[in-house]
Amino acid sequence: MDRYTFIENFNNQERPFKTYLCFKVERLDGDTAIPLDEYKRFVRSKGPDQPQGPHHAEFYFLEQIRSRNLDQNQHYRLTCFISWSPCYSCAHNLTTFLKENPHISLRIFASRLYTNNRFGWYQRGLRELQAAGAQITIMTSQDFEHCWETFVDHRGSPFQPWEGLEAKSQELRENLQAILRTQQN
DNA sequence: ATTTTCAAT
Repeated sequence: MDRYTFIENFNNQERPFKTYLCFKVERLDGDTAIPLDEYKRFVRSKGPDQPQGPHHAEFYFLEQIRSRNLDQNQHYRLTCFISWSPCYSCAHNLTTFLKENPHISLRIFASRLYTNNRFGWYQRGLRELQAAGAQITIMTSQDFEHCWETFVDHRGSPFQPWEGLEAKSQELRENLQAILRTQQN
């Protein structure tokens, strides 16, 4: 991913009409996580005017992972850095995927909380995803930096935090915590 | 909430 795309899409104070999802895969061997760098990649959402669209970014992520046919006799950890947190439908699809693949665990680091629905079901989707074993958190400056170092063609330039990154991250973190600790009914 | 949130003008 080029530097401009990262900054435009992961800035937690912007609200772009698209979503980028960077993911990496590790094989877990006891307490050791072995990176499988050949699986490292990023996907983005596509509109109806684009081939294979329209789908949210998570659709292409699951498509990529499924095509890998990860060995069911091994244990893997998927790590996602996503610019918008999953909508209800995507959260549900990820939940189903985790239930069908007990040898795979998932961590999601979201830059922003996606709350654009009328009924507030996005909250339920995130809770169900967490209940299925996924770890869901808001990206901190360390996470942005890690994503920059890992997925961005930074050409040697260090990650430059934008104004207000920490405050926004903190605010979103509190929002997410309130969502995830709410009792499901 | 009255919001330009994985668009559509």
